[in-house]
Amino acid sequence: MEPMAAPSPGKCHKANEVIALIGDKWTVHIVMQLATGKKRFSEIERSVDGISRKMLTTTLRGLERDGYVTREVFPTIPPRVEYELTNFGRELSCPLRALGDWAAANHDRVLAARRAYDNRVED
Amino acid sequence: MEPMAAPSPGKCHKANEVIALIGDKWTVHIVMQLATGKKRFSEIERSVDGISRKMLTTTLRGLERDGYVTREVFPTIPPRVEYELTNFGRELSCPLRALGDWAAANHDRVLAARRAYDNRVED
DNA sequence: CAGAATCCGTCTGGATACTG
DNA sequence: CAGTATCCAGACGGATTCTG
Repeated sequence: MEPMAAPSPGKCHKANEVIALIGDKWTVHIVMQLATGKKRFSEIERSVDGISRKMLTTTLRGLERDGYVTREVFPTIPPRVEYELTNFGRELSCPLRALGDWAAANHDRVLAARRAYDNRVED
Repeated sequence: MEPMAAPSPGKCHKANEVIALIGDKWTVHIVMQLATGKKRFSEIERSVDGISRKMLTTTLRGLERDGYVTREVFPTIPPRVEYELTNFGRELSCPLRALGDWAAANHDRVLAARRAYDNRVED
């Protein structure tokens, strides 16, 4: 395969600064869920397996801060809050999905490589 | 925009298990560097700004374990170790680059959104 | 229901020193 | 040169409790 052009350092740095947010444990899950449509807090909580209330709040705030998600509060009783991807968030979800699809498709290859490596190392 | 089909939970879980590795602070940088060709340990160290020796070693080991990178040791003095993407690693670098490119291109929009959010919150 | 606040153990990752 | 080993502060994140 042909080596590709070296990315400029500035570009790499910029990319990583943005990727820092989406690279945490939960963001990809949440964005993928919201990519299916508007959702309430507790809906997301139920659809993202294992997430704590705290981390869901924290992650959603980060996404909102970076402009990927809108947060709409309905002052009803009981309260109700809906989250939805912005257009910007939907843009993000495309490369994110490409990566997610690749990861899901190659999951087994990675696990196989891991087992092979671990066997090689035990000696 | 049309809502897309909900990804299956299994797929999401698989994807995240793989993304867990690439989602850390340094992996994207390192894979991008290696996408430009074979490199020695200290070359990578110099090209990835701010990384510590420990994290470079750790991250490279993880990439090797998952089959993305090969590690070749030359028993010379002084020692010399070369890292190179496998075909599998080059496959990964494609969706990763798409994400990286998007992130770099939208870096400023994210920063602007952050500033706007932070101003809104200070009250 | 949708959080905010608090406590607290775990793990990450940087700094430093040593090795073949 | 390319690591390994050790120490350690600080961040991360889970559990729990409290609130409008």
